[in-house]
Amino acid sequence: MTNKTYGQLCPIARSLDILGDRWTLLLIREFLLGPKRFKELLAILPAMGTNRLSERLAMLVQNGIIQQVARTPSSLPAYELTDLGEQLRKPILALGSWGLKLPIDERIDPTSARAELIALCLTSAGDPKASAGLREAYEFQVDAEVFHIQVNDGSLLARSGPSAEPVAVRVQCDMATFLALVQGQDTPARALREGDIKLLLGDRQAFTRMFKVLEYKP
Amino acid sequence: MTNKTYGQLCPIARSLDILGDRWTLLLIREFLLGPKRFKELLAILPAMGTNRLSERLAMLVQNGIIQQVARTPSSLPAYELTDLGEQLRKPILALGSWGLKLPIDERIDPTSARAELIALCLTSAGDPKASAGLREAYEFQVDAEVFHIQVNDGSLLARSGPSAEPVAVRVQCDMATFLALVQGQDTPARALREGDIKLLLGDRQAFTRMFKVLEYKP
DNA sequence: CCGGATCCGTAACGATACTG
DNA sequence: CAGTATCGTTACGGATCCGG
Repeated sequence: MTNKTYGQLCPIARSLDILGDRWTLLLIREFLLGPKRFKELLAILPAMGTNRLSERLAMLVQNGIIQQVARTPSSLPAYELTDLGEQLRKPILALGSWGLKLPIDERIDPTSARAELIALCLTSAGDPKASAGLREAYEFQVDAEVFHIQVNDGSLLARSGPSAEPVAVRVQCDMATFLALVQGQDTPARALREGDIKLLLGDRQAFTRMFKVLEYKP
Repeated sequence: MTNKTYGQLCPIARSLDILGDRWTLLLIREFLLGPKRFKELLAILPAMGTNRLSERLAMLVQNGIIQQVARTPSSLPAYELTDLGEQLRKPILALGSWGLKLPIDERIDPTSARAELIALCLTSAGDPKASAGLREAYEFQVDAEVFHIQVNDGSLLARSGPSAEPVAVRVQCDMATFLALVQGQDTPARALREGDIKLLLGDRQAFTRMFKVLEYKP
């Protein structure tokens, strides 16, 4: 939406004054999955170009949405969400939850698929009651991707990489299987039986519980 | 974000392929408050220009977010949200709820203030438990604006105009008082005592309950 | 090489005039 | 009243170049 502001005394318009420019919300989407470096972001969103990317990052830093941090042992710099930025999780995932329903037209590049982006949106689509009182983690390996979902009494948090805490379930599958499951064209029971999903850790009861917690009803 | 799509198989990106262009989310914001005509929208968002406005409306119709309807007795055409569009209430209000926290800088035009836009965002900022089991309506008259909030067991729905159903509370105040209350610079009790708010209908108990249901904690 | 900054052609926006 | 047409201005997208 350009750096021109709407200039309206409306909370939605003021949010969009910061978040409304092209690419901005997709950048925050990436940060919702964890800290990322300039080069990683550029690899994911190459059409931004280095100039646009550095522009947006500087703007988000200035508005207190992200901050630069040194990442673990090697001090390679990265960007991550501030508390204010983390509070965007709810609205952005709500938007993604809405987007799950949308038809996938021919302009979508299927090779751009990343399971963690779908999983991220699933963490807001389900019913919080399905995980009330539950506290555990699930880890996914989809093709070369690794990500996990931390469940904590009704709240679900998806992040890239392996889980820091012990996981109740670890599964492995390919992208086609993952998409078929999300789109309801396949069932967890069938995929497990046929070997399309491998249960690397956890028992069948936990496996079933995981899909119940994540259940998405189109 | 232009009619160019991101082309990513990501629910957030697909949502933004439809909603990401400049002005689009502000249009939907207006429809969340009720049906509106071309001319009314243009009066609210004059910087769009007639061409941009008709472009966006056509795009939203094509994507099934809004539809054209004939408004009550006189058959003046108007646009209103479809079911799919109405489902955007949650994500957009979540964004507005986040925006309530943002500082109001000098680029904001104070004369653009509309109480119903603030109230709209407040309907998503509070705790649903505060209105669990409650079913009633509140009506507001802020300067020349009239709008109402329908409470229904944890869900709050703000709309322009008077309430179709009987209201539990009807209040009247000016914009300065409304903003001071929302920003926590004034309290309902003081405003009522000093006559800054007039309680046109309902008792003090209902008045207090209303503010509890709507309570916004910065 | 990584994180940027500079430059430039193209596409979207903002304003106004015009039409059914 | 509800749009279309036109046009100057601004942002985007892609490539190239700079400093550590």
